[in-house]
Amino acid sequence: MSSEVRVRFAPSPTGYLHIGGARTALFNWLFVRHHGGKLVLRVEDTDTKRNTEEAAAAIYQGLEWLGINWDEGPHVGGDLGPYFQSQRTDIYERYLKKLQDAGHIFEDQGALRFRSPREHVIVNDLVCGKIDFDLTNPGTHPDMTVRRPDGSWIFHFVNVIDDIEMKISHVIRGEDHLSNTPKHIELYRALGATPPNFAHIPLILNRDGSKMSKRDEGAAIATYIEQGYAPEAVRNYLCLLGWSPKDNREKIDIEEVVKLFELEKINRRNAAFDLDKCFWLNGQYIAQMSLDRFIELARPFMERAKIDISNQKYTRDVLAIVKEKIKLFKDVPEWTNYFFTEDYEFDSESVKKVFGKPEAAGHLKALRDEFANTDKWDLAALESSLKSLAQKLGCKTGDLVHPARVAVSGRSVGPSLYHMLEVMGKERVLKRFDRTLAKVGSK
RNA sequence: GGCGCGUUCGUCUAGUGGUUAGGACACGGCCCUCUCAAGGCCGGUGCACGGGUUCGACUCCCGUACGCGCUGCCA
Repeated sequence: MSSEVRVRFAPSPTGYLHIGGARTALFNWLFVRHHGGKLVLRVEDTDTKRNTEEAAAAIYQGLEWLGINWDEGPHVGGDLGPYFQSQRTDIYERYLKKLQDAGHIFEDQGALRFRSPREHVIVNDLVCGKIDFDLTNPGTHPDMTVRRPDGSWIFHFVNVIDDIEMKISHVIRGEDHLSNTPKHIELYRALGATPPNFAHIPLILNRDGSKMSKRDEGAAIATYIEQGYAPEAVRNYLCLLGWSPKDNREKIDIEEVVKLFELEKINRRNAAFDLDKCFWLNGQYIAQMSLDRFIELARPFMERAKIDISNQKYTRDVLAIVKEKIKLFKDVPEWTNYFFTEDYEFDSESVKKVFGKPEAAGHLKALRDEFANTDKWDLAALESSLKSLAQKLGCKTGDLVHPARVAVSGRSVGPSLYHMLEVMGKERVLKRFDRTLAKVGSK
């Protein structure tokens, strides 16, 4: 059927995947998955001077990371390719000929231009509503160039032709194209083609309302990958920029979004990107994700930090107790490295703070002796023996906990002490206690 | 300048003529606590402005201001 829903994401590989582009791709994806159609990825590489393969790779990588898969395009092929504009010259020539034969094209200093019919054009936008554009004045709406003197093609022309050729039913793109749309519609008409449905989505701005550009914090998807955000969290956040489930939910499964997503529910106003909220949502995802998923996302960061994770059981136990502390996966090595080596660093501030107290070393020694005599090495046993020792010594549990924490990890911040001790095991803990006592003086 | 779009807490948003204008992030305070977080509770801040329409406007209309976009042989 020709009523099939077909949408496209058409990036230009001139930089990296921008957060705004990713959101546009995501909205196309949500729409097409909701309707069971096809998403086409088309690479608009007509500007050969500015296009790079690395940029294209970054786009694929960013989309894949976000879980935005495409049905036709690079890597997957399709019947209506090629999916690179640089390879579609024959098609553009054919369409140009068609326009020339019908008398729509004239030459101007070597460039080819399309002669506007000079009428009103109504754009019926699925997000913005019905808009009447008056194109009758050549002074304010000049005839658009379709081909440069050097033979390269102009975006407006090839974009429309590809959308016709690729049978695109819905053009979902940034609002920066809204004012271009009547020009595009003129082209569709001159070619005898029915224009697709249009949906122009609001732009993403900085917190201060300025346009987000490449240098702004959080603008590139690559940053989120490097920082170790959970992709599902970033995707969730992006869904909420200009769209909402209308019921106050913030964390919402992507399947649910697909089910509820409608273009008509997209806001018309530009949205400011709030990295704080994205960060918070990411924390929510990490806190609530399964341990298996957590390990999956943490592993590459540990490998990169050269942490020996060959002992799977131990690694799993370690990650289980730091999971609730992690906000960004890039912080995993920092939170776990001392579990995997006896050569961990002692933070001088922490040592000073804790062992600066004259009684601290004695407390640690007492705890060492207490633990040496406990056979049962689990959470409950460790906690009760530590607490009863504190009572016996007439000190606060903190007076034992803090020295123990520094001894065993080299720092004053970390997961619950009892959990750390349990995971590390008796032998390792006693060894670390002894080594620390030797260092700070056991008396 | 012209044309287009927009305007609810600092930010993301709910709200479609009658609400104490709701939620979330961020922020402040308190509680919890072995550290750091998390969590719980409490708190402040908002309908850009001016005219209409109406018994009644955040909600509808007009204007102004402000913001953003387009106005390229960038995409």
